[in-house]
Amino acid sequence: MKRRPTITDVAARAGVSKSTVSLVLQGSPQVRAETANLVRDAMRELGYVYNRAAATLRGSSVGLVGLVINDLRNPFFTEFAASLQMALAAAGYATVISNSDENTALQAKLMGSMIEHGVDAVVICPAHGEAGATFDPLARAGIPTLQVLRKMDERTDLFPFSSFDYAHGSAEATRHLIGLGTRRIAFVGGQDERSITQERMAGYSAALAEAGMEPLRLPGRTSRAFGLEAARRIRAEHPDCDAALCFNDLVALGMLAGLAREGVVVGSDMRLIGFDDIEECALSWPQLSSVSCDIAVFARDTAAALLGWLSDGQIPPPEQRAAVHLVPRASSLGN
Amino acid sequence: MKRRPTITDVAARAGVSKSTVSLVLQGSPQVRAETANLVRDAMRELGYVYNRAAATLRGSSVGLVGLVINDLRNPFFTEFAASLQMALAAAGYATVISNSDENTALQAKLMGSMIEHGVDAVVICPAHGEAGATFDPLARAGIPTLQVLRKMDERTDLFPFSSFDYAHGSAEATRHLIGLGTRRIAFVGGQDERSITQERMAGYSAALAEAGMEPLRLPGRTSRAFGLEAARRIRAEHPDCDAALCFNDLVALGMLAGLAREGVVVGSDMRLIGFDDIEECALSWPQLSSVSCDIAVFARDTAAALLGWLSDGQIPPPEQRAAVHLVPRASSLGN
DNA sequence: CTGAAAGCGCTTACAG
DNA sequence: CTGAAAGCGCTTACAG
Repeated sequence: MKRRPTITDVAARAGVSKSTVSLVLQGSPQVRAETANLVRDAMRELGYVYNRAAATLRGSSVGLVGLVINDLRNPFFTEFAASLQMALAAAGYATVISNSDENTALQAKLMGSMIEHGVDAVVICPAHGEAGATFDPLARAGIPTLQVLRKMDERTDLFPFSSFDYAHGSAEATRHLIGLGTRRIAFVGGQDERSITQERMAGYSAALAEAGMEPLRLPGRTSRAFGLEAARRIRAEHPDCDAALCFNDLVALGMLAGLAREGVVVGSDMRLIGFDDIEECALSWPQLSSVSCDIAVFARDTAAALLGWLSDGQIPPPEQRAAVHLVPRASSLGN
Repeated sequence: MKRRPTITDVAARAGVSKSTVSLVLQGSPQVRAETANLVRDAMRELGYVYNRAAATLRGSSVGLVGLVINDLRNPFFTEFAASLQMALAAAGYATVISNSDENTALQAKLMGSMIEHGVDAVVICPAHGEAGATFDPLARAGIPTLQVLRKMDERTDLFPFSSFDYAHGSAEATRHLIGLGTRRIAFVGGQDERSITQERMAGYSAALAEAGMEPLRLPGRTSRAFGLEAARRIRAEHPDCDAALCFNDLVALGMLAGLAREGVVVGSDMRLIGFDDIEECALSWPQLSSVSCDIAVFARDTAAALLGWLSDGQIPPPEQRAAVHLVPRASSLGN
């Protein structure tokens, strides 16, 4: 394989100095259009490829944003990753992605690698648990970092946090179920010690208290498999339960399958609401009511906030909450 | 923010030359253990971070692998991306990901950005359509590149291709349905002009021909939404149809919902089989039979092949097919 | 509007 | 086992 051509080769071919080539590369207006075209022709003829490593070394940015996700297999996060990546690509940034798989040690290692690569910024939905080994190096390196969907480091001045207004959403969903005449509403899925569960339960608890009703809690993983199992347990152990608000859509969709297996008619015998409103909610049978968190819009807003920080030094506010709203469908309304 | 410490700073602090520091960084055995420890202490004290851009410029590799996926929102590809990323991370490579969204122009642009970043290798599941603008620059730059799951560039000596043995899988699935006594088996979803559809249909057509049966074809997108719609159409237009093999699980899961809506009992009135065997197949109701393509194993094999190419120059064979097998469940077997 | 020169932080022969 | 020196391909003041 031949050596890749450099700006020196391009300069020689175009009959200018390499500074001029560099200026053309930057799109500087101080090069005559005619000259610039000469340079661009030379680049094309030589198959020139910009060498970012060299540019980076000299002081410019790498053009890389690191994205660390705790569970890349969850469609909610996948949608976030895909939308964020596309918004950043439109602004000229490539996205380095990694899945911490809810493992803080792995997460710290992955973050170390990203810092070595010189990422310009980081977006992280952190794994639960010890956060220092991941965040301290970011603070030391002064890398703009956004915490999304989960706050694991309290230094929100350094690592601004944004998420959805979950408490509002669960209150709205719970009031909706109460308004339909349900008597015993369960909250299914999620680990009680996690802040996101607490937020999603807060509105539920408040709405029940308003109505003088007792909560019914089935904690568990946030997966389809748990929902399937929860459907069985709830029928066996709580026959009076006539509605469920689920931690997320995966749990609710698992319950939907589990209740079908039990011969329970969802929407009348049991009313069901999920959380996140992933695409599948409108495509299940019956269609699943859900608290809509528009993750694609959230991802674009996150990209915009990050780009503002990178280009204009606009540090985002320490904590932001995006609005959510209930999308009622057949699983709670009935047919 | 203070300037990041460099090997010169580390060298000064440790009282050695910067060559020595560099050798320690490489883990060279020619530095005395004692000296190496001195250097490592200095690094820790200064909070030294390795600068890859500088190392790259001098000739070593960037430690970056590019991954380009045509549809990152499909759980099958998500699983592939997550597994591949984790296998590469274990070998010290970071993964730059991007979603071409089935758009060849975008794909070419993204690939250009990856080449600029100096990726050491590329794994691509290419978008359908014109491939030259994406692959030619890779050939020119001599970047090891693997085509997976779809072959869009015929130069498999340059861009080795690996996928699953789809034809075998669809033949097995079709024979299974015939063995259960079904009379009219549809193949639902997928665009006829795409090679992957042709492969998945090949075994179906062959098995039907063996049995002297007529094919029934409903082409369409490869999404839940199409499956939902196909269920309605198939009942309205082909009341004699008593089985369906679907292009993938998403279509089959959409059909599952659609058939439930139509009041059709899946597993007896209509037997259904998906393709890919994503996790959800075992969690739906009824459970979905599917042709299992173990994408996590495939991803790890892909990572191994790529790492072999990068480290030992082992070019993978031009075309490889991983075995698949039918996982029969209630949607075809009945209860 | 364009050119000559220094320097970014490493790695790598080459001496010693 | 360790040090001095050159050079990777760019960008950026600084002259002209």
